[in-house]
Amino acid sequence: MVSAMRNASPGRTGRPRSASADAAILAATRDALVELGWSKLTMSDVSARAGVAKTTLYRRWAGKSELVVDAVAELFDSLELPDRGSLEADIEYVVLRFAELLRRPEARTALMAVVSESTRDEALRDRIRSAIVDRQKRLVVLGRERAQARGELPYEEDEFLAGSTTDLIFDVIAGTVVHRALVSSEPVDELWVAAFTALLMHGLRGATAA
Amino acid sequence: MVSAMRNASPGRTGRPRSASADAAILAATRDALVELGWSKLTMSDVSARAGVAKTTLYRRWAGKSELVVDAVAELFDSLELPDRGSLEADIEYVVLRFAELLRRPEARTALMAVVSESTRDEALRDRIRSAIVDRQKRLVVLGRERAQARGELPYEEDEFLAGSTTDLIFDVIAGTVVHRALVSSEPVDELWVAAFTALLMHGLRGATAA
Amino acid sequence: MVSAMRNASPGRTGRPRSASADAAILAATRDALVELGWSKLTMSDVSARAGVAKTTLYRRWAGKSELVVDAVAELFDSLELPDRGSLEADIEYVVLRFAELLRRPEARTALMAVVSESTRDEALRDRIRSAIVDRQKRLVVLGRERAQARGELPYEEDEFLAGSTTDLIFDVIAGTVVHRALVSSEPVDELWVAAFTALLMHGLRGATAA
Amino acid sequence: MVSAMRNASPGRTGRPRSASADAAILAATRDALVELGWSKLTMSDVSARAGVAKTTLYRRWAGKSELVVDAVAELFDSLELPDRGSLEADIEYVVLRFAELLRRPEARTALMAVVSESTRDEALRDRIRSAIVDRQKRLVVLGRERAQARGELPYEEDEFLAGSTTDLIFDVIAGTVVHRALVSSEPVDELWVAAFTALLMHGLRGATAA
DNA sequence: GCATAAACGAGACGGTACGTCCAGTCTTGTC
DNA sequence: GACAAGACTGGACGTACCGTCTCGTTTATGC
Repeated sequence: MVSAMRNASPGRTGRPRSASADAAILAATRDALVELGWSKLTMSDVSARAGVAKTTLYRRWAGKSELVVDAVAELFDSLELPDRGSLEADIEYVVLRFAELLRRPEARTALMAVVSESTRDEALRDRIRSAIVDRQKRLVVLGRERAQARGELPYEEDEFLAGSTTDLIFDVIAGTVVHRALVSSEPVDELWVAAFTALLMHGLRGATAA
Repeated sequence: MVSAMRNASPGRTGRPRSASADAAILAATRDALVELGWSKLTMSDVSARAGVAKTTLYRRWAGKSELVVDAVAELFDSLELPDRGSLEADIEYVVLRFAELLRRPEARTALMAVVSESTRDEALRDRIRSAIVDRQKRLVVLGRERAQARGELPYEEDEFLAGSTTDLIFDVIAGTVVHRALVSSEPVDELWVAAFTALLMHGLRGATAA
Repeated sequence: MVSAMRNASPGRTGRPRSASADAAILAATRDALVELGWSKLTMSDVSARAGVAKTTLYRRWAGKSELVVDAVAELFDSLELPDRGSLEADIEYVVLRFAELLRRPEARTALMAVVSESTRDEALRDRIRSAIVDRQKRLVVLGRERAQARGELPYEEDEFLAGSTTDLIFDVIAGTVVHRALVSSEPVDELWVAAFTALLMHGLRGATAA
Repeated sequence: MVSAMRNASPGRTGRPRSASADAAILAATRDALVELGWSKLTMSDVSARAGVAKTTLYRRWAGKSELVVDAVAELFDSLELPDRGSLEADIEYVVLRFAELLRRPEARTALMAVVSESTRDEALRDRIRSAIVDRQKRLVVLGRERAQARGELPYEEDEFLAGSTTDLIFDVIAGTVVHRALVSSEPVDELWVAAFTALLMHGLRGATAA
């Protein structure tokens, strides 16, 4: 649970927070995002859908942005990286799954909106990083380890360099796919994925060889 | 001027639209974006800053999103690609200039916000594509032509393939830099740019060799 | 019109305030008072009944209290004092009419409520005085002049003394009737009015004789 | 104690109600009335001031109005009527004491507010009558008995008539003073009290003579 | 040069959502 | 079973913008 620590022992007295409310609110938020999009989503509407009072929302989240980050973070957690046999296949698989996720209206509209809001809000930026960015880097790390085990990529001794490379690859993959899908508004189909993966594979092999 | 045709001869009689108002409004919009960010920018505020009535805004733009697209599109037009002697140097240069642009608060906040809005608005998506995306692809085309002239890259006979590659490179560069800067919230410094450019160069050489 | 000066020439530009809205709002306020009473009357409800936006209410009145004072002030203006032939008959008549007015739920609930609010609000106190108290003193002044013309009461030379007496009689009549009707919650019937008038007549004759 | 019977033997098991809580709550209510006035007084605030949970308040009073009636009733009980030697002096004394009481903010704001609320609430009307009105009539009865003993007023054989007269005098005195102080917002000073008492004395003498 | 007609500023309009506050109830664990 | 604590539903608050509208005023052109 993304926001687990928010519920942890706020003291000991008083009525405890409803455990079921959190899940209902996040689900309602995703539903509302699908139907209304970010800009027409309202806290009132979410509270009504979740069968919860508006005060309950504000008691748990500071505002629309924070709520939506948590709501969509769960979506991104659904991404998996099964072993497809080769690094190339692994990359193609995860890019397609990610593109699929970005076709979901709640993900499309929410992701860019919260990033936009975060440009003026340090706390929100941290929340995005911890709830979304850092959590999904696991896919890059996992893919890399598998490729190293297969002998497709060399082991990197320098820990800092390894981290930098992980970050770079993550930004290249996630950024390129998001830009293709949301900014350029072009389809992320198998043809394009193959071309992108080829470019990336050459880049990786060339860079690690050097 | 992005919206030039909107002013063209609407008939013959009546008071013509103020030519100076457009520029004043777009400048006021950028100022307001810097100070307030996207979500707190209001049409009333822009009209007040521009010394113009609210009706005048709505007579020329359908809403906040359309106005902001035009306002920031001008920013992106300022990107240039002087010849730095090699493809590698050209890429490093443009990436650094682009990152610089993304450090400007009006660009940061506006770009992601209008992309988010565009997920539910076909017309806005088209406007972004024509006012921003397509206009900046010129940089990729120019860089490629120079590299081909230098012999760094082969000529591509197939026109469709050439277009696809241009699009791909554009998404990789723009997407990766935006993701690094705005989503991951990490600095786009010379070290990172060198690593990214190296990856991209290897990718390009490998892909075009195949 | 109680609030006439509020509408007077606020400048010259801009859309003028709707003239009909004022009347509709005051009527809606009285309706809501009848149905809901003071404490359950809400600005939202009034705006809905009047077919007017909430902002329009707040543009014209500072709050519930101010609105209600204006709304009920019109009720009190309906009190008249026809010549019943003698001071005694005039007093009995106006007391019965006043009691009748206080049986109307909008008057009962509103009068005491705004007086209560006014205990912490100098501006509201002034508004009550100018919109209700001072306007109804006319009845006392008129009754007194008629009684003097009939020879039932002597002319008072001293202007200050005349004013003081007017105020005193007004407070005695209005206060006693209000207290009987709203605090003691006893009926103001003909029997009681006769007894009260007798007391007051003796008081007046005795006091003016001295 | 106004609400004494509410605490009597609620059964036999369980923790008994705190005896000190009642007094603390009523005192806290009066404090809050002084600081905040009726409309801004909240049950939460009272409970916090009294160091008591909100549930404890609701266990003992049905709502704000009931609580406030009990809280201010105690104030009115403080009125006394020492023998000043003559009916006139007794009246002047009690009127001045009453006016003094009405200068206290908790009395001013609460009295009118609960009366206003009572216009739509039969039970509250009864509570006001029994807790405030009927208890203070004792002053009129006592003053009358003393005046009769002194020979200033005749004995009234008819018991019903005596009651009516008590009620009338009570409404005249209380109503006039309240109206002067709270509605007309004019000072109840010695000059005014003398004029009012003179009027009342003439009224009483004339009426009882007839 | 005078009428026509559109664009202009000002600001009121009906709506809608905001985030806060309070009412009154309910659910804990403690006394 | 009363108590302190505090989360709960529900709903009004007063504010802020939205995008539209209605004014009176200004500024081009075309007769």
